[in-house]
Amino acid sequence: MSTVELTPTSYVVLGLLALGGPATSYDLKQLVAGTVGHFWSFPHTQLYTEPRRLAALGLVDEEQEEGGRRRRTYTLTAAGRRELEAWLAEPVAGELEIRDVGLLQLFLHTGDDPASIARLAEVQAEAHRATLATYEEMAAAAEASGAPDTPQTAALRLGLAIERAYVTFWDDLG
Amino acid sequence: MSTVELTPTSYVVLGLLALGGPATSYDLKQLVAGTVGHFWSFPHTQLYTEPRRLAALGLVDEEQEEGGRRRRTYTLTAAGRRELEAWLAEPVAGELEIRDVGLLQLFLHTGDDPASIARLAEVQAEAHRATLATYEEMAAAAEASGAPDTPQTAALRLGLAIERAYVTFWDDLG
DNA sequence: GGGTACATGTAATCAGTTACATGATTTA
DNA sequence: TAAATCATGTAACTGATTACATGTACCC
Repeated sequence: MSTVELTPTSYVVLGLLALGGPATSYDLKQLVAGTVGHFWSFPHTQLYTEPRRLAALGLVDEEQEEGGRRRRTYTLTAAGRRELEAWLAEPVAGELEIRDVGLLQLFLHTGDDPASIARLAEVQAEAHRATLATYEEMAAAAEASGAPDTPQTAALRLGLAIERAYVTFWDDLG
Repeated sequence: MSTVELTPTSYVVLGLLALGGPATSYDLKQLVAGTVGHFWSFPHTQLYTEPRRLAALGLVDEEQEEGGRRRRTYTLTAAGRRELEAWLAEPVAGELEIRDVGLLQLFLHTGDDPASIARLAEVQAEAHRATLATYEEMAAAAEASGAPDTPQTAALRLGLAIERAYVTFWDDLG
């Protein structure tokens, strides 16, 4: 039974520690940038404050080095792992939110400014093409490595599908 | 030149007032629920506080009725319309954020719990099928009405494409 | 050895959320 | 006319963001 109240951010931290082992805040920042950050990002400062909150809750261990940068390394505790696994075991119903300013801009247009919409479509198509290219590289690298399929590569496939839909959409609109 | 600092929420309010004319907070809540709320939602309280902030900035007019519920009706001012149009005219580069807890749960799984992933896939596929059905109804209704294509119906097409990608993805995974 | 980029954090602020509360309308 | 639901809001809280600041390592 889990009583503590955790946010998605908390689970990202717990999950990354579970997947990648002990890490400093900076390590987490790097990890996030290359993985979840592609679809669920947050500023680096949260990766400094959130682990400390989790440490206070006993879900991670915090160990600070003595000399040099005195950086803190975080390790998942047994309690933290339990908390994470309990959350993962129970599918959350939460609705999908697409925080896409470009889509919002499209939506809030009246129909009487086609030029503005065309400009928007062009910018967006380009941006999504770039993202798509990144994902395709990531997928190619994963495939080339010969590693087996993982939840993370599965998630990447969804990213690819979505970005392809986006590129098609904005291209058609432009 | 626009110096005031507005959030996406601000533009949703300004935009809905531009699209639908004067409205009370409750009207806005209804509007949001049927439109932008599908991909960019927020609690109703923000639709009470945000218009008042915008009124203080002179971007909307606030008029309170005397008797009964003393509800406030908001109207876009000329300044508000300028601010909105300036924002719409300049495509924002902002990255896409997909706040999807289901995807996050998938991503944070280790590879060694296929049953948990299958359960997640089932729940998610069902949820997205429901959303897809809603969108399809909306699209059918729009088509049946014979109204011309608008930015809003275009946005709906993107929603459809994304939801289809989602259903396919979770079905394949399950 | 001076500059630049990397790395690591603190502090203040605020938008957004949650919790609460009450008045008005409808319906059984 | 009581109950349920719709409508309208306020207040408190806090997670997340912004702004700031400084130390460390590398490289020219």
